[in-house]
Amino acid sequence: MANPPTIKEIAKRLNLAKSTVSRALHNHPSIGLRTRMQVQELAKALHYEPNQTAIFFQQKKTFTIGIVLPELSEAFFSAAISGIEDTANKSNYMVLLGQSHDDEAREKKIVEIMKNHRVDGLLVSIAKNTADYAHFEMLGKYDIPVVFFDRIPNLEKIHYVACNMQSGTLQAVSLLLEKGHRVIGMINGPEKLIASQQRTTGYQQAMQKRRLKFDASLIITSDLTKEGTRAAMKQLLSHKRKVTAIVAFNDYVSQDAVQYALEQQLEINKDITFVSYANLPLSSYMAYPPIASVEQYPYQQGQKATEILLELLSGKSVSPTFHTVTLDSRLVLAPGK
Amino acid sequence: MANPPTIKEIAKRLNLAKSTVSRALHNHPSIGLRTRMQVQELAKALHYEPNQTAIFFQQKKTFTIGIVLPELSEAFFSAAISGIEDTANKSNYMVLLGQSHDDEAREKKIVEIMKNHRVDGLLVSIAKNTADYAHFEMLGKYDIPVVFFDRIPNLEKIHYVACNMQSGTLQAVSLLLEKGHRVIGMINGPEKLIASQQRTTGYQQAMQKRRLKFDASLIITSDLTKEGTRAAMKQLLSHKRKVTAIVAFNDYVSQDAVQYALEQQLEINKDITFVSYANLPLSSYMAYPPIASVEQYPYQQGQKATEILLELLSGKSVSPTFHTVTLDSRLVLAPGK
DNA sequence: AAATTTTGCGCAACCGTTTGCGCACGCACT
DNA sequence: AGTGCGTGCGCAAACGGTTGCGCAAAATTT
Repeated sequence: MANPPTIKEIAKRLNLAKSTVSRALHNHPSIGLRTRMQVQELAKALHYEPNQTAIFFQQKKTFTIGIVLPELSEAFFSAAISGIEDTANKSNYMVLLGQSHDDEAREKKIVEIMKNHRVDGLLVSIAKNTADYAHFEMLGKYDIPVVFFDRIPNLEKIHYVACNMQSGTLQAVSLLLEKGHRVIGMINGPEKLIASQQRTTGYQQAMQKRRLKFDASLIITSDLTKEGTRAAMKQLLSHKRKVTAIVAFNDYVSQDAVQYALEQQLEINKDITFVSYANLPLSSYMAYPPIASVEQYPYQQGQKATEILLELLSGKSVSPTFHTVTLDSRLVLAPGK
Repeated sequence: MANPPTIKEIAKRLNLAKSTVSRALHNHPSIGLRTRMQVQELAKALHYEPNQTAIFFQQKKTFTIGIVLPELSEAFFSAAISGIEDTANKSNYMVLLGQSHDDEAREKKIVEIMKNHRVDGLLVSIAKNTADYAHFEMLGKYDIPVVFFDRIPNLEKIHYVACNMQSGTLQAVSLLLEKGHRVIGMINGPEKLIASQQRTTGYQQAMQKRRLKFDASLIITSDLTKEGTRAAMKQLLSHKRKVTAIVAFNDYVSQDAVQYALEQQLEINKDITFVSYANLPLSSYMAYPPIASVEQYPYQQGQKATEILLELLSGKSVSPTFHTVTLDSRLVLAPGK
């Protein structure tokens, strides 16, 4: 149909007022059973479908939530999206997508566009070098709630769900210590990422538990690019103490680090052992998988974040309490280790 | 702001008509320079942002395209989405997401919701057991163009971009033949998938080229589940001729098949060799990667499909020609093979 | 039979923006 | 001075629905 049937159309055919038709379709009690039936039958016959854009406009609600994240093709995020989409769909919400490519400017632009599209709420995992959060804080003015997940900004008064890397890191380093490693390097992310801080803390705790002294020079901060990883590896391998194990920031970093180690004629799992964080659920597919991996539950994070957002959207009262969910990360041994 | 500024607001403050303000903001020539400036300044001062939902409603256009595909967390699709989102964003389109989980009913529902949300167009990769295409054909009535990608329905008169598996399969089987394999098994997908037919054809062509006779019993149709793969493997390994190489439908199937082979005490790349199709760009990460993999260019497919859709959306004339783009698949050797 | 309540429906405004049309004014041209 | 035209702006309808309010007829009460 070039002209899909409207309420007005139905009203005209039945000699009723638009309002009556509208109410009849909604089973409003003040409409007689007779006319209600007539309306509904005609509506069915004409294949009437309410024009959602009109409703969105009128109700100031779009039943759409926006997702902003760094990179769709990273396995971690695609798993998260899957969780988000699944739970959003259960409540008949749709999901609008945007990737920042870890670029703050793009992130800002996407948020802006999403705001203009009048999404009801936002789910965000911030770009790794986003330093200014004004574009998110601005959303408060528009009553657009935001729930951050995984990569969360260092702010008070936000909703978020994240995975605490501390526990997993503690377990990871402990495992390495048990296996006899004493000089354990760590390739960490930018310091302003909470997740980086948690990794450091977890590392320290593990050492402390064993009453071993903590050597800060074993933790290298990297920008997580391939070059950054290689630089970090170079630094670690030339450390005055002989590094026999490395905790990599994630599986991508691990992959790059392994490659570098191989180039240096090191034998994996003999000269040097890796532990990593499972950004990809597929670490079982890797050629030189880390001996263990810290699971971060991307699907569950997405799911939980969405649930929180949906609750915020349904709740009329703007309660001043902030939802902060922290899943514990957990070390998972590689199969057969 | 509970009440974001509107055109009416600006008009009131400047003692102008709404229409004048609207035109001024759009630099309509029939508005004097003086007032145009005044309006634009005040708009900036008030942080005026047009209400997109109103515009969508009025213009019957949402600058949104819907994506419907089986599984977000499959690497192939997330790469495709990435391509879609990138090119859509360049034209200021947003992307609405829905996954069918390979379930026809869900697929129908998603399409329905997207139609109601008045997406301007749709990008679809169909669920693997979708047999009825009525929900897509219906979109024609609503002037919602659809471009299929990768998993395309067996229909005439559709727009699509897909990767022809034939060329890649031909190359793959040829490679195996060169390496001396003579009994080559194939785990194929449902016969009604075009991609399955292409694989069969490619296989046959490779044999024909070498003047070898084609043994249809070496091609097993599977539903691509893990169980299906195992059943297929069982059948192949008990074939009266000794199968020394297998062409797996994709990397997931390959993975399951490798696992089964290992359980049967077979040595990979010695007793049996695998070739696969790269649904995951990450096959380099795999523990027992196939010796070669047919590349399907997910990002490019997504990109191209989006370009076609955007062109359809911009073109006023509903040209009766259908865009059908077929990329050639290409065999890629595993690193070091 | 009159007064009151209930039932069933219509009127009109509203959400924010765009756009066809008309109108008044000033200017230039005969 | 009369005609004509371009310039700059306002009026109002339209997009498709929802909703507060009012009003008549029917049903109930006294």
